[in-house]
Amino acid sequence: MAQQDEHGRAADHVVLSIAERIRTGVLPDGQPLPPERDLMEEYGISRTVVREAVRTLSSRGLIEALPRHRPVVRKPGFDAAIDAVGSIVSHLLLEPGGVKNLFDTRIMVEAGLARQAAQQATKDDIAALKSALDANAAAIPDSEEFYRTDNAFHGVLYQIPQNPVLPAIHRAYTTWLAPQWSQMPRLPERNQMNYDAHKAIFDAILMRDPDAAEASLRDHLTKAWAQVRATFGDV
Amino acid sequence: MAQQDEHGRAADHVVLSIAERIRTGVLPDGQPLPPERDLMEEYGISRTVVREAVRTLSSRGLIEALPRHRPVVRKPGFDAAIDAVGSIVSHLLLEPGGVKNLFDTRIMVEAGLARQAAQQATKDDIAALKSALDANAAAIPDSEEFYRTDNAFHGVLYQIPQNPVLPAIHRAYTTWLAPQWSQMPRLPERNQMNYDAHKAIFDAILMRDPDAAEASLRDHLTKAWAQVRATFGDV
DNA sequence: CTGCATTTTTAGTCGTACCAAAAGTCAGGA
DNA sequence: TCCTGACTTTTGGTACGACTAAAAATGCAG
Repeated sequence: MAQQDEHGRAADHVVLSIAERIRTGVLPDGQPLPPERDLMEEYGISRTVVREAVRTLSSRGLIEALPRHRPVVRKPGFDAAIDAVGSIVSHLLLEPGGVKNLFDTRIMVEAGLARQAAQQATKDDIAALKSALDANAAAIPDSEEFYRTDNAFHGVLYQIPQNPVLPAIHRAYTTWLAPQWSQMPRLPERNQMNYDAHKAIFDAILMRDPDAAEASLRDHLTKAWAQVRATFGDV
Repeated sequence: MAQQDEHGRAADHVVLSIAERIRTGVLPDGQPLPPERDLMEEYGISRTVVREAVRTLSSRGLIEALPRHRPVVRKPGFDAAIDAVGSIVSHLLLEPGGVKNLFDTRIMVEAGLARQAAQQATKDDIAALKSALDANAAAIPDSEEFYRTDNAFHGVLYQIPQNPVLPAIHRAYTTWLAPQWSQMPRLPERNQMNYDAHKAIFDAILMRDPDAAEASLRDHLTKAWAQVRATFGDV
C-alpha cells in the first residue's frame, strides 16, 4: 500500500506524522497543536500545506479545531469515530428508506442486547435497569424528562456487556435518530405505553427469559417505528 | 444551532452549499467538481478557501479527490461512511483491547443475524448460503481461496435481512480486522475446522433452529478469536 | 476515423501580506 | 499582595499572485 512518496500529497505526510504523535502520546490529549508557523518550519512546508493537514486531522476527529482557537489534540475514542461519520449519515438519512434502515439495525442490536441481558446481567446490572425504569416511571407526566429517561433506560442495555463500543453506538443512534424522535408529539398516554413496554422488557430480563426479552423489545421498537411513520409518513 | 454567520468560517459555508448540491443531485454522482477557480468566482472567495472546502468534503467522503485529478462527486453510501471512520478506528485498534472490543460486537451482530436467518431466511437465502458453503468446502485445500469463501459465507448472513447497512458493516469488519486475520497461519486443518463450523451454522438455519444457529455461530467466532489470541497474544 | 504530439487547463505548492481574534504581558489600583 | 483592565504580541483566517507539473483538451497527420 506504500505509494509513490514524492508524488501528489505533501499534506498527507504531515497528517500521518502528527497522527502518529497523537497516538503515541507525544502530543497528549487536550494539548494544543503547535502553531502553524512552527509546523511549517519543522516540516519545511508552506502554511498552506500545514493548514490542509490540520483541516484533515480535524475532520478525521484527531484534533478539535474551533474557528479561531488553537486546535487541541483529542485522542480518538469511539465517540470521535461516530462524529466522523455523522456528516455522511445525515445525508443517508435523507434518502428514502434511510431512517428505516438505520432503525432496523437498532432493533437488531437491541434485540441482541436484550437477549444478552436476560442471560448475563449481574445484580448490579439489574439494579441499574430498575433504577432507570423507576426514573422513567416518575417522568411519565413530563414528556421532556420522559424522553431523557427513556433514552437512559435503553442506554443501560448498551452498558451491560461492558464493551465501550456499544455506548458509542447508542449515542450514535440517539444522535442520528433524534431529528425524527424529538419532533414527535409527546403525550402522557404514549409515555405510559412506552413505559409499559420498558417494564415488560425489564421483567423478561429479570425472569432470565431471553426470548421474552427479545420479543418485548422488538415489539416496543416496532411500535415506536409505527409512531414515527404515523408522524412523518414513509421515510 | 445556527451560529454567528459572519464569524469564523468561510469554507464551511461552501462545504454546506456543495454538500447540498450533491445531496439534491444538482451535482450528480461521478461528475467532476467545477474547477477551483470557478468556485472561487461563484462564491466570491479566494482559492485558499475553496481548497479547504474541497479538502473537507473529501475527508467527509462526499467527493473523491485523487492527488492530481479533478475531484469527483461520490454520492455517499454506507460504504463511504465506513471509510470515513477508518482512520480513527485504526487508531483505536492499536489500543489494548481495541481489537477484542470490536470483535465482540461482531459476535453480537452475527449472532443476531444467525437467529434472524434461522427464522426468516427464504428459499433463495438458503440457496445462497448453500452455494457459499459449497464454495467454502471446495476451498479447504487452498487457504487463500478459503479465506475469501469464508468471508463470502459470512457475507451472505449480512445480506439476508435486505438492509443495505448490514453489508457495509460486514465490509467494515473484514477491513478492520483483516490485519489480524490475514497474518494468521493458514492450515488446511484449520480450514476444515472452520468449514465444519460453517456447516453447523448452515444446518441450524436449515432446521429453523435459532438457538442452535446462534450457539454454533458464537462457538465458531469464539474459537476464531482464540486462534487470534494464540497468534498475537493479548490484543 | 484513429493515434500521437501540442496546447490549454487545472490542481498542488509556495510566499507574502493583512486583519481580527486570542493569548500573553504589564502597569495601576484595591 | 492580588486582582483587573488596557496594551502588545501571537496566531489563525483569508486574500492575491506566481510557478510547476500533471491531466485534459485540442488539433494534426496518417
